[in-house]
Amino acid sequence: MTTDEQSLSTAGRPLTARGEKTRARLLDAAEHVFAELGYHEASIVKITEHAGIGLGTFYLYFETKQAIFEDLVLDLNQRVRRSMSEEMEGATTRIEAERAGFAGFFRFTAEHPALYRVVREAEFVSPPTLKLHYERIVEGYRQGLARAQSDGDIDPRLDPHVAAWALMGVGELIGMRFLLWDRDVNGAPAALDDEVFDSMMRFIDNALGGRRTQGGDE
Amino acid sequence: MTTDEQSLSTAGRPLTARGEKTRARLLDAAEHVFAELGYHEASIVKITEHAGIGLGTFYLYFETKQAIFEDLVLDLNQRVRRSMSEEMEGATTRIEAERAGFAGFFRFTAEHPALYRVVREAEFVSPPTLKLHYERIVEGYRQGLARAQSDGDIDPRLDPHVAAWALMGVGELIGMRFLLWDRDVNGAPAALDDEVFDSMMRFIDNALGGRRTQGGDE
DNA sequence: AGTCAACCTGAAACATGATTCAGGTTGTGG
DNA sequence: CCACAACCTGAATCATGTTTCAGGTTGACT
Repeated sequence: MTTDEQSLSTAGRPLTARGEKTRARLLDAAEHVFAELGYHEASIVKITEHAGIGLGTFYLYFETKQAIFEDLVLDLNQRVRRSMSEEMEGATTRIEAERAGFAGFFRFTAEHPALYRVVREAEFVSPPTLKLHYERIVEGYRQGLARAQSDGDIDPRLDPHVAAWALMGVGELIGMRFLLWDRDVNGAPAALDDEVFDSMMRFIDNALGGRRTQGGDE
Repeated sequence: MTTDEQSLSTAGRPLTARGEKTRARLLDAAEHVFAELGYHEASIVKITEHAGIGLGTFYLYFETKQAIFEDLVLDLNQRVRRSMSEEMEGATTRIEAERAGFAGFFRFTAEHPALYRVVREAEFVSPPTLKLHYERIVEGYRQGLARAQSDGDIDPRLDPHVAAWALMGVGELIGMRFLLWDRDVNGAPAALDDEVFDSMMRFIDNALGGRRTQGGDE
């Protein structure tokens, strides 16, 4: 359930139950520390302290600070995607699916606001890992859009690949502005305001070009 | 022409012609060094070396490493916006303006790919500066969209503020994926592929909901 | 009730780099 | 051609933090 796509670093060592647990502790601590302080302010000492583990132990499980960061990003990637696909399960039309997918994305972001930050920081800490993250999300999207297109569910003139990236962009900045920034003021978990969500969905609904109006091309 | 909005750091000191020149040299060097290495890999020594100036001199012009970074982001912000509004000048309809604005944005990004990176890194180095950057861009957008709305040029049901952020997101991720990543392979200046651009504009055109089809509300 | 992997530990080695400071240089106005 | 701002300099000071290492601890198995 976890050993699937990972395969990026994770020093290979036997790992008995005890070891497994320690490793998990470290990853969990890293999540909190990186999220709160950012990559460069975070230190191995802080991570091991948070995990309640000796400093030296860290290097039994991860080669470097960067290695644990990369593992963390991949872990988060799986979790967001799960959150999205869970929400999308029942959807029948593409627009329904889209609405559900975004709801899942925002739910995850609202629940783990700081984690969003970790992912974005990957752009500077480990670009290849960030690419992986984005590409895995986009790929699902692209397929969904292509299928919707052959079902006549959305505008056939759109390029699914381009549209998928455009949708990611919308989600990313709307999430950043209306979930994370607004949240900073108080401390509430705060879901995305309904009006904002609806307005965004109208934008997207338009963009994908619903069923009707497939008339001429100018 | 430059002293307008700046006002964020820039230690206040007399500054004769000679000093002015040195300061400009430092900012220019910072641009190159930050762009190439990122904030944390960049060092004051590297910046002063690139500028051909003594290490200590740096601190006569900037309080800290962070201060020069912030000045740089604000400077870039002005330049992108100029690039966008230059391009938008002749446009009559909102869609035309949109197309031109994006063209300007991508032109700037293509010409200064590394600078894009500096701006995005501001999210981690100086969040308030990043907010300023985004908000200055969005504000122009929002006004344009609101005006277009009262002219009946775009879907009246959209919230201009939300739509503006959505558009920013589209530009940001499309630029990142199709300009910066594709570019990395070879080294060409490479403008955004026409097909990609057109496809993105179709998406946006749809999203803003052109003149026709203003029918019912469900 | 001993043995041996596997696991854990934190002080110290090493590296890096921002910032300061005591003292030099430049060039302009008189 | 003197004097004094304004300007410049880079070695030394501090601070921080990753990574290593020599030596303990634990617990499953016999």
